[in-house]
Amino acid sequence: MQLGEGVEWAVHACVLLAVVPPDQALPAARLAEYHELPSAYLAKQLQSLAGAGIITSVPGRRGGYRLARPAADITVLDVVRAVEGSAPAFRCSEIRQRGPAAVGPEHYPKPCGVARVMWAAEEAWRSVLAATTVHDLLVGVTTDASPVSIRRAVTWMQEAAR
Amino acid sequence: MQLGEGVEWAVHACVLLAVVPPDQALPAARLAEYHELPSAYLAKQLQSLAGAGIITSVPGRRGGYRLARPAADITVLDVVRAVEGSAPAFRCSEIRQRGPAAVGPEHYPKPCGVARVMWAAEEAWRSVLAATTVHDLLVGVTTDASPVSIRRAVTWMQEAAR
DNA sequence: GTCCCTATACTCGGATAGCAAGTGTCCGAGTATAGGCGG
DNA sequence: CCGCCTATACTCGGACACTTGCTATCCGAGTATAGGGAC
Repeated sequence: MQLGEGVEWAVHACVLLAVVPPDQALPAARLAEYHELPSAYLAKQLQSLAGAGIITSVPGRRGGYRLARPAADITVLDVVRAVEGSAPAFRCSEIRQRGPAAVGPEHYPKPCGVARVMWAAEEAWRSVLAATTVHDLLVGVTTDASPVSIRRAVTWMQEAAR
Repeated sequence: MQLGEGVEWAVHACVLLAVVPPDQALPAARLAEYHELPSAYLAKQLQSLAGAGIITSVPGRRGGYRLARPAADITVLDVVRAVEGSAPAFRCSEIRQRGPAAVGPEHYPKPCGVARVMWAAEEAWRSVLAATTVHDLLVGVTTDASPVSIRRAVTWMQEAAR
């Protein structure tokens, strides 16, 4: 099991977008530049986020991306599901209904016990991700990061808005 | 994010092995036959289980596989980690340490906040999987399955042991 | 000085290659068994 | 009748192709802006 690399990028991008003034927009190229990421591929993740309604794209010359709603209303789960898809990680193929011991489908009223455990685990996973918002992450970054790094970030952002 | 198909097979195989008498062994071909699975590929998963010490392989003519320890001591997490690997699903590439706002590595004492959330979610996922054992699954199957299906399974197992 | 028009440059969006990991399969090494042989 | 030896057949184990999905990239469509010109 392995999450795509783009998940990390998308979450960080949302955190960075959370500090952009609401009347501005940050182009994808600037976002990629801030994290030293390949801009062409990051654009793919941003498109997924825009399609999910998490960020909105502003076309035109001074365009770019901005958050579609307050950062406190965007959970990490929202971002992960937008990028990675909302399909469950465990796919039950109902192999218990095959083979020499199989009987008619009407004899399996409850889902497979294996699948129930797997899905419960995924539910717990989602629950933790849904408990943290982009705003929470932003607060954590501002308290953890060194003052020098924050100053550089502010300077860079003023440059980018120019 | 997607789990491999083999996880489902491996768990079901362990449940089936849990009902094999301790002085016998079930060949991989029989296991595959019971679930109508490609035997050659199932063998791969069984080898992973054997390598992790969950099941033991008995070579020779009347050989096969059997559980290495009581079913109550084998958690679903054990099986999943054996087949899927124990690497974390989320890989943090520390992109916060790159870009124009980056400072020296000594200024990042705590792990990245994004990674902390992701790892906490995975920990919750593992916790649920570790709370269920193969024995629990076997009990669930025997109570849920229809009597007809159980009778057929017993008959088939007697045939296989012949 | 103000308004409008046009050309521009910059933005996103989807369509397009490359690659790694998962999926599926095969044949060879090793061993307990079954049968035959000798005592 | 009993023990030993050999040949066998069956088992696992690792090495080998193929396919799907992730990774990475590009160029075209669309739009707000900036500048220039007319009034």
